[in-house]
Amino acid sequence: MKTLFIHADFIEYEARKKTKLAEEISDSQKHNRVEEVLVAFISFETRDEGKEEAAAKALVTNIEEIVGKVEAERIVLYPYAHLSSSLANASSSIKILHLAEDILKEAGHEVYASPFGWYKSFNISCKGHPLSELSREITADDEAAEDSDLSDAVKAEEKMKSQWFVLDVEGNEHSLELDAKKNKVKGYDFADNINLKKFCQYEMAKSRISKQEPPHIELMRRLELVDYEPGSDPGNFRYYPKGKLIKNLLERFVNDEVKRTGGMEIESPIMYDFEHPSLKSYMNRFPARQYTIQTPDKKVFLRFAACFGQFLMMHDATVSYKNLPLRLYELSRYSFRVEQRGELAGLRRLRAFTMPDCHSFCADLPQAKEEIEDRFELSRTVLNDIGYDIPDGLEFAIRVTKEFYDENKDFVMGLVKRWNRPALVEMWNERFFYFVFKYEWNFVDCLDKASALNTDQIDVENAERYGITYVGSDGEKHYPLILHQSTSGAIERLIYSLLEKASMDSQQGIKAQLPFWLAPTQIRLLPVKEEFIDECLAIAEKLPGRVDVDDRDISVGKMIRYAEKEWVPLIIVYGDKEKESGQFMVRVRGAEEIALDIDALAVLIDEKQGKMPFEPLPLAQKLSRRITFRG
RNA sequence: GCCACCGUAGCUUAGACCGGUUGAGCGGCUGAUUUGUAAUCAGCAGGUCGGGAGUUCAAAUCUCUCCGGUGGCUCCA
Repeated sequence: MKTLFIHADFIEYEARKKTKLAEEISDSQKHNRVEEVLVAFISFETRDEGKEEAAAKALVTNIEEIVGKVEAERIVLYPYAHLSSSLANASSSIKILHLAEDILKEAGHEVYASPFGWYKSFNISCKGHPLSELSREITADDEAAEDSDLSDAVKAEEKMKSQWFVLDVEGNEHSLELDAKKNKVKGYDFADNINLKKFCQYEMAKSRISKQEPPHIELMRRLELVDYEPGSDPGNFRYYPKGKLIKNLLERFVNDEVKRTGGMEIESPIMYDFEHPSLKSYMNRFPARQYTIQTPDKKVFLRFAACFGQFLMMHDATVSYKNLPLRLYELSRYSFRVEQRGELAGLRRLRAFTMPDCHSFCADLPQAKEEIEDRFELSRTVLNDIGYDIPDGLEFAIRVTKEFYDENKDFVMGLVKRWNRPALVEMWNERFFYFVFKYEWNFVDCLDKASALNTDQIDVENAERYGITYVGSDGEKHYPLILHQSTSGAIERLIYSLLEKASMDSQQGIKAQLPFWLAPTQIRLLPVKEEFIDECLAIAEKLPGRVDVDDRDISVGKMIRYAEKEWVPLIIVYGDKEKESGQFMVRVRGAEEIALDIDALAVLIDEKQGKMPFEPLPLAQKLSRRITFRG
């Protein structure tokens, strides 16, 4: 069926005249006025015939979800033939209509069904907020036709029940549930934690309403950072010079930090043999959508994480308990996952992404816990230095088996205390995944969608699968616990979240910008006249940072406009006044203009750059020499 | 993968419902102007209307299909 939902202040309708298909109604049903209402205009279609019950249920599911979102008090079901050209017969339609009405009534909603098969006049007052109008196509789920190709693992996962609660800093568990209206999470007072609420809803609620495209997509293209590549496969992007610079800097910073804190960087192949015994067992355990490639001799798959190479390496290594814990690290460029088409979302979810993947091999659980705490602090430093507010800018999630939680509650609480804000906990009765415990820090974007940045997991399964052992003090071989951490999350995802953050700022009237160390141009000099171009170039030589010069024959106003549109953090107009006084009026993005001489300016630049990695300008220093990659 | 929507110049877009020579702004180029804090003026070039097939005397427009994108579902080891 096709539906149109209107969230209205009121709807008023009157049945005027019967059509051939009209249902019998009493006079009192002919006219009605309902206020604070969600009106569902519905066209029942031929494909709903014979599946009336399922269709009614599907309709109810959609209605309840939307009612929950828009907080409507009442519901009107309004049969409306004009949304479809293949209408169901009248008896089917009437049956679905009243079945849905009954189900909604039983669930405690105030529901009205307007008469079927009558010409009706109506008056409606649409509220006009973003979710107040939406259309949906609803299909009756044919439950018998469930996909039988699903592996047992996927089926088991479906059966696995999650228990959700908020664990606060005092150690109280606030059990969460979705209420009847589906999209509302109850059980915790989120008053001071709007983002935690959004995150919980995102994680627990099955569906959501959003019509917009995420803002980072327009930004990544307009700023000439990253773009789609229609000549590749979906989710494989092209990076323009400015985007490549940002990606390089982020990669370098994460690499440096992981290595500085004991991670041994290695490199492993991106493709692997399906027939290798360890890999075969792993692939069966976690049926994934991977790229497959035919080599001249065999069929291989592209890695979806750096685990494979590191585990195969460790299988061959000789390790004593005295060497533990040890950290292997690779920045996998790329990891490949063939996400379904509809799951791809700009830089948030890709088919090829760059993942810092650091595995810690630990002798036992106490050692693993210490490692996790240590790496927790590493991630905090890394993300904080990159430019995130921690903990306020991210949401803490813990996923854990009941057994691990009960036996290690102090440890779990310890992490929540370190974070110093409440965490969302998802607890499973049985272990399904290879890990018994994992945590994530999630970024909540402009459209209330969450995605994980840092994550760390305790893997109790793969040491055995890959035959990774160490020799203990007892002279016997043992399987280590393996921790999987992505210190910062995928590099692409950092770019996504930095752009989304900038976009949120600009919605609140704060000028959008990237952290200074990532700004492709950090300082731009604008010569007032052509004769000052060479002097500007000379000044650029004396300054630290990425300095460029707008040497084009255009007005100063236009130069400023360009620089602002590029989010250049420091803009300086240079002409006679500056030459004489030696003082520059520096336009500082998002702050007051300040007067500085060249030495003070250099100090300011160094301060803003701090200890973060640096690379020179990714484009010609003279703007006249640059090409346009995109509009 | 399923459902819906979208694809016209490098970019933003008008034209599509109702078939009849694709029109503009920005950007680019050329020239004029020599300019002090968010768009100087004029001219020129730029289009397989995402690709292919079909219907038609005639297709950007209608139909089918493929590719690409967005949203929802599903998924996110």
